[in-house]
Amino acid sequence: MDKIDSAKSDTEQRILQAAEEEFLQKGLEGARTTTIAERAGVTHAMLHYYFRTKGMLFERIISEKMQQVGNIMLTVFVSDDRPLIDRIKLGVEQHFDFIAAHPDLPRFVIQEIYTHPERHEMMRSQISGIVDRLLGDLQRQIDRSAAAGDMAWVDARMLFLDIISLNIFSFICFPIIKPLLGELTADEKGFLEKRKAENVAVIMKRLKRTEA
Amino acid sequence: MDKIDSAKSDTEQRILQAAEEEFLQKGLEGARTTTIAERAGVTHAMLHYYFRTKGMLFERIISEKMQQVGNIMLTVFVSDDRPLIDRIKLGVEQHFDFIAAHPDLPRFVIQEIYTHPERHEMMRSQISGIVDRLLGDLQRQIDRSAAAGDMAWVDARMLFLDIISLNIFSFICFPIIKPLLGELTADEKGFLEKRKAENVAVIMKRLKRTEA
DNA sequence: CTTTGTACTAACAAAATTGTTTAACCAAAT
DNA sequence: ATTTGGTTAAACAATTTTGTTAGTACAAAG
Repeated sequence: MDKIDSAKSDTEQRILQAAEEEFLQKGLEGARTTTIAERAGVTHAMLHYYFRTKGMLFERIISEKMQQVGNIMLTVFVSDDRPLIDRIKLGVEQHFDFIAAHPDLPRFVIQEIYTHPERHEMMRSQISGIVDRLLGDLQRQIDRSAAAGDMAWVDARMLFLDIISLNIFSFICFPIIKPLLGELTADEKGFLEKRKAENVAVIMKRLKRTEA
Repeated sequence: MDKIDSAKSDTEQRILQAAEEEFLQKGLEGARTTTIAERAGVTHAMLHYYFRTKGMLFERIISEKMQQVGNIMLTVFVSDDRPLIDRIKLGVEQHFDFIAAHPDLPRFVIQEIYTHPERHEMMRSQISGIVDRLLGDLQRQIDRSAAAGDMAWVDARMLFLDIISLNIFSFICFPIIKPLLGELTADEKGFLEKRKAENVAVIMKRLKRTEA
């Protein structure tokens, strides 16, 4: 009653913000609580006061991010009444935009799951069900469209992998390719537009039925 | 003259081996020198005796791995006298196989470059030249083949990104997708074969010229 | 047989990092 | 005014992790 939830004690918010940046950049063990505190402009005792331990602070961040990634993966699918091909195209574009808005989320989550596999079982079982259902639906729709001769048949799971690979990987390896493709990547905004178009083109061609 | 290079003092080798595993798994800051020593079956003083500091040991590993990744990226290109399309297809397959043989190399290098961008300038300038030349060659060949009506025109750099995205990302996110696609990924060997075929199919369709 | 240098161990020291405590401050409620 | 409780700073303590040192063993060279 007496707690002002809307402000959430500024300090707490600033620590969370700084922690997010620091953890995304350097990972759990690379991040330093003192650095997070500095970045937030508070003493590092404050960090422990609010979040007890580094580990607990990390939990706060990672679980939020995990959910975001769950959402990102599912953005591939849109439910709508347009033709399947159009919906897939839209899904690819939306998925790309979503990731462009959170460019280093995938790397962070991948790294975390790789280094601490044991944690995150619950997460997996949660999204596992959703993904199962969505992939099942998609496959049935593909089967129908392919049978009607509107597109080539494809394993929905492979298509799913194609899409997330194309959309995510450019961002993951951007620090590496940027200097290699200087000219192309110099105008970052322009590059992203071109890249999105290329990904859509690749997927659309993948779904084109082969002429007899 | 008096040093037996062939054996390289077993201990030293074992430390290097253990360090590679530990660093690949946990990254520079996640790895513990004591753990590396244990894993190698030596006292941890030995680690410092041979490699002075954790940082120097890490250098040894990372620079070796960076070169490997340079090679991996270049495997896309084969120089040969067959038609361009065939060469690209072969390149995709070889690239896939190369990565399948070093499945967690890309993630490691990407993470390292992301968290410590300042180091590795020299690396970049080195491979930058090679990539430039190869992409230039490839583009000219594509221009020719496309003009001759043998394939669709495509920006060589985008094609390059398509290929490495498809080939690498499956491995990077394997820990995540494995439980999601249980049935498909259960037989790991079979999955890899299917995935390679899918990647080749995607790229081949990408290069197919669109009917008028 | 002594010297010399490398490989090695165990204990120790130093540094870095996380976590705690004490006490002060301030606003609101009693 | 006084108490109460959340917030803060500064100093300190504990732990973890890295790095060093002093000394032993042993093999090869002189």
